Amino acid sequence: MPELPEVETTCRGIAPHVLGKRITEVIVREPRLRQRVPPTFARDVRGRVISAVERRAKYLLLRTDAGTLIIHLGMSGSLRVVPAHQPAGAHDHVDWCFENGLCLRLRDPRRFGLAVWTRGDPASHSLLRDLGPEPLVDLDADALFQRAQGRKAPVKQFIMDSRNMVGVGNIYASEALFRAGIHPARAAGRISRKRYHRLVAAIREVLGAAINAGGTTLRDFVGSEGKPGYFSVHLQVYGRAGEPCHACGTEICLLSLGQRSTYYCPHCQR
DNA sequence: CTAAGGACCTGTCGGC
DNA sequence: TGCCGACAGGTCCTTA
Repeated sequence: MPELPEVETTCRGIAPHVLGKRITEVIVREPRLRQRVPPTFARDVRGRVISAVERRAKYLLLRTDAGTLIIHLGMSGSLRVVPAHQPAGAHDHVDWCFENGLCLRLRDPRRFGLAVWTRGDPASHSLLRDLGPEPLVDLDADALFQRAQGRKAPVKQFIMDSRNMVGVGNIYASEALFRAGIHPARAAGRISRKRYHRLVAAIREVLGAAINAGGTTLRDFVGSEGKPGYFSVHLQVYGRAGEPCHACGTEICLLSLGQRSTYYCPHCQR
């Protein structure tokens, strides 16, 4: 999926097309997503008017007069606004159709994404309830440092755990740790308060830069307008094993943490 | 409570 | 060319 910058880009990309629109029809071609789309889904959502489009962590929230649509893009999901008559592709699982002949179309080959309807406050929904602070809004370095005390898990896994903070995926975890000069395997509890401040700053910088650039394109992300590519934040370490560090020339190393590929410079990161 | 591992899916790529 | 394993941006669940 989409890491947080891609979700934010999707949020901004679809908002002008769906805000204020009434959903006239919901088509579920494949309900078997990460959470099964229930039979009641179309009936609940049909007829609702979208009043706000927001992002919380990597979830998109489409608020309406009667409830909220919670959408997650998983590893391979994308949302596009297309003419409703455009033939659906192999992995176009859900359409939300509007009166103007356009529809919001969810595509997700791996089906790790989801689409859920909730009547209550989405913040208290089980999917969102236990999420930590937003890196660009709430995240506090002192609080993160406090939370890390006694933790032996690698800091990379600590910052990727959404209960500690949201929005840091596998690419930007490696990138932020490089920029902060912290070795990804270092125990979260063995990092100074000062270095947590540096780490939080690095996370904000790298996510902010990626959002500004419009999302990093790797593999199958497709923008909300359906344009395949856009930009590139210069990745310093991710995917660069064996290549020279841009700062010192040492070969970038690859290791596995929590069964995820992790890239780092053994000279710059301690 | 924390930490570690597997599970969920399909597509793509590199090697033989 | 074709097959086969490894790997891919995320979460959630179970086990210790």
